[in-house]
Amino acid sequence: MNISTASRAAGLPVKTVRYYADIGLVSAPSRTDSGYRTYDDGAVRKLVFIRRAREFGFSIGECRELLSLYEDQHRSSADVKRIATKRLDEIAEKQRELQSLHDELAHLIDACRGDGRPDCPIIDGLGNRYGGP
Amino acid sequence: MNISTASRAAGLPVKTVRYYADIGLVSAPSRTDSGYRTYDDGAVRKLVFIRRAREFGFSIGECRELLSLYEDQHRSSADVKRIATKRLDEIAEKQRELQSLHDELAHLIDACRGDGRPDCPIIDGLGNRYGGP
DNA sequence: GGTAATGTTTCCAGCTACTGGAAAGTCAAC
DNA sequence: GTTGACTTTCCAGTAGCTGGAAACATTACC
Repeated sequence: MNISTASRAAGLPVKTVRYYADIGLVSAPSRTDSGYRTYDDGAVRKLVFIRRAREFGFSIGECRELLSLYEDQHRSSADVKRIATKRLDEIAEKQRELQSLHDELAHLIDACRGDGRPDCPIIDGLGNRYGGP
Repeated sequence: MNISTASRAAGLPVKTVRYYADIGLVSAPSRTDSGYRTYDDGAVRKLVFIRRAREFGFSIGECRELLSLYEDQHRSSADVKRIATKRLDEIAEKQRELQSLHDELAHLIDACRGDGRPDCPIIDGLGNRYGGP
């Protein structure tokens, strides 16, 4: 199948599919006589795998790792679990950050009348802390 | 004061302080005879303001908007509130995304024994959905 | 007064993960 | 046979910095 068919099947933009081969994340596809890239189901499966991993926020580097485990019939699930758990910790950390961000900003917004007057607790709240959080 | 003193006071790297002037986010500082940048308290206050806004996840473009409101003695608090509320909505949306990500990945990890065997629900769970989330 | 360490300057390159666009070739339909 | 969709390569740009090189300035120390 051609690149647009494969990209539709994988749920990725055409540009991205090409890009993943350019950076060696997936192997370069075979070509027709006229130079068109051709894909088979296996290639599409790998692209789906990458898309899903990316959606989970795994970096390209982590996708590389996961992909080599995906392709390795003798992998240990412990290796996969280690990478996934690390990612889960990052997600949890990000959640905590977002929560405190949310609370602080909501507090600021709450204190702001939001009328035509120049008096604004949001602006004040953004400008009043030196030297880091 | 010199750039490193200002950067310490603002809680930003020296490179970043220069960068913010390069892109016109803050005005170019005055120079000594030998070409060193010099900063006063007002400049530092603006840098702090930007750092804080960036920590809240406001984009450089939004920082530009907020900064012009910060500098405008006749701003209306409604303008500020609008930008901040938009950002709060984005944060809330991101929180929802992270939550479902967290749940799904935690579920996958939970199902994985994490031993030496090749059987791995995480890998399987990453590879099994075609055509988008 | 000399010299070594630190600070500052400019400029250019690179990072992540794509995305957009131009110019040229290819394929399928009518 | 020509239109239109698809594909190719290549180059450049996005956000928001960050790193490094080479040259000049300032400060510290003996």
